[in-house]
Formats: sequence, structure tokens, C-alpha cells
Amino acid sequence: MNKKTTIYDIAKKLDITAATVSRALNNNPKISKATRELVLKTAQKMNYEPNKLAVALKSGKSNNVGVIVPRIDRNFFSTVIRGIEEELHPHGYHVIICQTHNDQDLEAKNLEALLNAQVDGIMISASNVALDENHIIHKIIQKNVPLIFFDRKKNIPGVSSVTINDYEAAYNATKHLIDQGCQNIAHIGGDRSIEIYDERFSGYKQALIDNGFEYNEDYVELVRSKVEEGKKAAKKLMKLNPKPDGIFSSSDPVILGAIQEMTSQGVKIPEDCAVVGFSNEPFTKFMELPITSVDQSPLEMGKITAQVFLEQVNNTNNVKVEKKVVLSPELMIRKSSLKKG
Amino acid sequence: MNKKTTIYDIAKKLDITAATVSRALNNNPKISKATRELVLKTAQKMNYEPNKLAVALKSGKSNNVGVIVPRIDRNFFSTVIRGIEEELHPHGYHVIICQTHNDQDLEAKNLEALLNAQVDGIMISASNVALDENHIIHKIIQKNVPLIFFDRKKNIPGVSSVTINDYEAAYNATKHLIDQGCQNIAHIGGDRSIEIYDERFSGYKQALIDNGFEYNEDYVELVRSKVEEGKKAAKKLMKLNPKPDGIFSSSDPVILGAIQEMTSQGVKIPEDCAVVGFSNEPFTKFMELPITSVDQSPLEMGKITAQVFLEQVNNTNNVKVEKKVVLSPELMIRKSSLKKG
DNA sequence: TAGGTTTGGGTAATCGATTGCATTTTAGGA
DNA sequence: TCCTAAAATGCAATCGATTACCCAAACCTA
Repeated sequence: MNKKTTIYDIAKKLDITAATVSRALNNNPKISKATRELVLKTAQKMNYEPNKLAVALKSGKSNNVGVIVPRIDRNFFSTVIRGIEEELHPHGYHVIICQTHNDQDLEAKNLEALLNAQVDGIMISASNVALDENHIIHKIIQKNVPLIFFDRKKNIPGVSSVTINDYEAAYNATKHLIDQGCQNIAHIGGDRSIEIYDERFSGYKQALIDNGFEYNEDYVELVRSKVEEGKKAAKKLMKLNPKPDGIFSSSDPVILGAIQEMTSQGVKIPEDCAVVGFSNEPFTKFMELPITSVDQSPLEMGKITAQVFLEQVNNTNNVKVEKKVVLSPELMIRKSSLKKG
Repeated sequence: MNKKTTIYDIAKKLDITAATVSRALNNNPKISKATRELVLKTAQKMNYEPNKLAVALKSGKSNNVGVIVPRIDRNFFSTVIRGIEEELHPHGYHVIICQTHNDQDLEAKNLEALLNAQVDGIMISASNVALDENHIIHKIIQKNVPLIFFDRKKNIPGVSSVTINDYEAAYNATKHLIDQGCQNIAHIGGDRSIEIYDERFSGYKQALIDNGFEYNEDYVELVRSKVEEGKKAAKKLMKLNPKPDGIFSSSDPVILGAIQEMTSQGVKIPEDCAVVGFSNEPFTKFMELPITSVDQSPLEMGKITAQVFLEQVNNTNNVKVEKKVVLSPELMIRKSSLKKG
């Protein structure tokens, strides 16, 4: 009873064919000005709106893109998505979101589903899974659906990615602690089989070496990104002799836990131990003792990811361009790491 | 060159018609077991996946729903979306997200766009705009597209909503401050033309009255939900005589700003002034002085919103059911409001 | 074995818009 | 006034899947 009006309705009303209506609506030059204007007016009057599904089916373009993230309710990811959305919306694209919860099966299913939904492209922060040749990702590449990695990438020839320089971020963060006069800098990192955590570890290590310090693996703890894990790690580190007087963590929640543990032990931050986190989560600057942290510029990451997608879509010549964008992270220096002034 | 296989491809290969293939794939009983199995096997071999656009066009169901929020990178909204997504995903729906930035034009455009994209339903945290009869929202209702409000609703007959009881939340929060022995409780709220803020104000006021306190409008500041605004409001309130010894705020960022301001003035929290915020933003519990705040259970809100949508979709009889779900908020009591033990 | 019922599957229309090709109309020139 | 090229529009196929309707073969039953 509440049917949408179609081009056929307009055609019938004006006693012309749907083809003419379609052409008029699309500003096809073969249509006379008079007819065009008549059609346009009538369409407006009849409240016509094109059925995107029909257009999509005919053209093979759905004007939807898929974005896959571990979970959406993390500030980093929701901000990246915001960036993507804001960049793509003006171009008429809609963003379909999917969560993987770091589950590779779910990730594969999401990819399948997006493919079936005929999305025009997929942007993904990938889980850390080995890819066999049968993996759905290879299907996507074969089908020539634009695919872009962000944050966590996989090294696949011909596939673009937008990431930050985790090595540099870690290096700079560690250097900052050295500059503050720290002599025994510990690192609380993440599973090194994940590229980003490995890079952060390497940056930390190299900064030590480059500045005449010895790398000592006793001062490194690898844990999952949770407050509780940070507490545990700090408890261990505080038993060392000498105690660390600086900690670089690959995660904000973890450094938060570490701070809580140290404070309860009477360790003064930053006087006794300067600390730096990673991700620049909102809470780091709201705390009574604001925490120094590495900003990953998620909004920019999202926007650039979207731009890379647009470039690929508009890339008419069939040359595959692989674009690896690496953003420079910014160290947001706050009280938690300032021993001097 | 990388065409997807269609039912026609399968039909040609098996020398049958596409209709048979379609029926076999859909378990139509008119197809013999032998044929069905043959088709299924062949489909698998040929890597067949149905084209959802074609299905959508034919059936009029896109299996997409739209979710409209002011912005996605707020914990509250991203968590609601997460709830919706997790509830709807098993049912084969995809979530398309849109942001309004609290701009009513953008909101209308988003609604239009979602409608054109033939979404099967729309869930929206509405902006605070008066609706004239021509508003797009009425189009949606006319077209019988399931529409559900969450968080911020509009009172439209026949339209369901999922909200929390803001009045009760405010009442309880204020009562809690009274129970802590506060004698002069101030309120920092939001624009009262927005229903949720008006309700919170009313709950605050009534709690005072019910407990034998006088309502004094000097102790009420209405500001936007920003840290800076909280500072300003606190500055004003601290000039009052007597100074407030308790503050109920309708916003977490605002109470954060207030805390910062008061602390810088030497006011001790909670001893000199107990404070309660609203939304239970993650940072409230991470702070060195954890902040008491009202939890709006966003995950549940999202899930219930999705459930209401599913009910409406599956509601075959044409009776319109209006469902107004009101969740009970929970006061998360933390140090910032505990004067006693 | 004629007539009736199942069973299994084909034909073609349909969803709404687009587009190559054919056809009609119009304008312009001689 | 007649002819032709250009301009404007119609026809019909197409995108991929679904489905009402029709038909043929096979199976029964008396």
C-alpha cells in the first residue's frame, strides 16, 4: 500500500517510457530540455527516490564498504571508523561495520558476508593469523575487491595498508625516558608474534643500545592488554634490583595497572619511576596524574585509509598500485614521565 | 574476468534451468533428492555464493539496518552499537552506521540515505529537533519501515523506544548524596529542552524536596557536556555561600572539569564536596579518585533495541505494537561520593 | 488400460534501473 | 515541397534470483 514510486510510475503518468525517464534523471544529453524538466518536476512531485538496490544490481556497485575491527567499543577503533565514515560519506558510500572479537573464524565469516553483500571495498584491522593460500583474503584479492589494511597489516604483495611506525614510536618513547635521566628502563609489551608488538619491542631495545645502555631481558614483560596484567607485570618488575626507574608500555590499560600497583607500593610517579603508555586513550589525559602516551592519530588513520580506498576505486587503469602509508606517531608528553622541570 | 558464478552457470553446467537450481538451493520440496544434492555439490565446487543484491531486490529485504548516532567515538554510543551488532549479526543483518554530529540537516540526510538504501529498519538516537509533519521521520513511519528510538527518544504514537529512566537515575544519585550527609547539593545539568536533561533535573529537584531540602536555583548550572564547561560551572558554584558540599552532574566530562577546578581551589573530594557524574564513562573508574557515576547499560540498551526491531520485523499481523522499554539505571558508587566509611 | 494423481521440472514474469540499438520525429537545406 | 541528418524517444535485453503457473512423465487404482 505504501509502494515507492518507480521510474515506471513516472513514465506511465507522462505517457513516455521508463528509459526516457531514466535518461532524463541521469542528465543524458539525448533527452530534450523540455522532457527532462518535466520528468524532474514530476519525479519530485511523486516523491521519487531511486531504488539503490536496483542500481547496485545493475551497476555492480553497492556503494557500501565494509570495515572490520576487533571490536567497536574501543576508542582507537571507533575513532578510526569515524574517520573513514566522515571521509567516505560525502562520496555516497555507507560504512558497514563488523566485529571479530579477535576470532579468526568470525573474521573469515565477516569477510565472506561482506563479499556476498557486494561491498565495493573492505578495510580491515587484521587478526594475527597465518594465511594459507585458500584463505578468504586471497579470494578477495582475486576478485579484485579493493582491500586495505589499517593498524594491523599483513604483508601481501599488491595490497595497500595504513599503519603507524611502531618502531619509531617505541624508540622515541624510550629515548624520552632516557632524556629524563632514567637509568634502568623496563618494557611491558605484548605478544611478539603480533607485528605491532614486535616492532615496539625492537624500538625499545634499539633505543637502549643506541644510547649506551645494556639490554637486559629481565626488564621485559610481555602480557595481554589489560589493567590486571599491568599490575602483575609491575609487581614482578619491582622485585628487580635495581628497580626500574622508567617503564615503557605498549598499552595504556597496562601502564595504568602498573601505576596502580607501584603507587600502592609507595613508588612515586614520576620521581621514582617515569612511565609512558601507548595509544593515547582518552583517560590518559583525564587522570589526576596525566599519563604520557603515544598518539596513533586514529582519525587521520581512518581518513587516509578511506582516501587510499577511493584512489583504488577510481584507478581506472588496471595497474595495481600498492600503497603502504606509514604515519608518524606523536609522543604526548604528560606528567607521568617528567622527572625534570 | 573474475565473474562470480551465478545460478545460470550452475544450470548450464548441469543442463537444467536456473529455476531448478534456485529451488534446489532453497530446499524446495518439489525438487528430487538426487537433483538437489547434485546442485548443492556443483554449487560448492563452483564456489557459488548468492548475490545478495539480487535477492534483496527481489524480496524487498536488504538485510541491512541503519543506526544513527551523534558520533561513534563516544564510549556510550559505540557500546550501544556493539550491542546492536552482536544481537543482529546472528540473524544475518548488517549494521550501517551514520553520524549526525548533532546536526539536524545531516540527520535528515542520513535518514533519507538509509531509506534509499532500502534498509530493513532504522535505530536512532534522535537529535532534539521539533518535528513538523513533513519531516522525514513521518515518511519513514508511513512507509512502514521499522523505526526504533534509543537513548534519546521522541514521543511519536506507534513508535517504539528503548531508554533509561533518567528521572529515577537523577533521583537516586541525589538521594545518595543526601544519604552521605550532604546539606547543600548543587546540580550541573544540560539544556533542559532536551528531554533527558530535563528529566535529570526533575529527579534532582524532587529528591531534594522529598527529603526536606529546599530547592534553590542558584545551585543549578546548565552547560554543555565538556570538561571546560564543568570547570566554569564549578567556579561559579564555589562562590556561593554556603558552598555546595555535594554536586550531581548530568555528564561525566563536566564533573571531571568540576573536580579539576575544585581540587585546584583546595576543595577536598569527597570530604568537602561529594560528586556524582553520569554515563559511567570508562575513565571514571580508572581515575586515581574513581568517580561515582550512573551506568546507562549501553550494551543492554543496544541488545534490547535490536530485539525490539526483530520483534517488529517478525510481527506478521499488521497490528502496530508500540513498545516503550525503560531500563533502570544503576548508580556505580565510587570514592568520589563516599563521605562515610 | 483409460483416467486420475503425484512428482519433478520448465517457462516466463518480476523486482527497478540502465543502455545498445532501432525507430520516429524534427529541423534544416536545397 | 522533398530529402536527409540530427535530435529525441522507444524497444528490449540485462543484472541475479525467485515463484506462480503450466506441462510431462510416472505411478496408481479400478
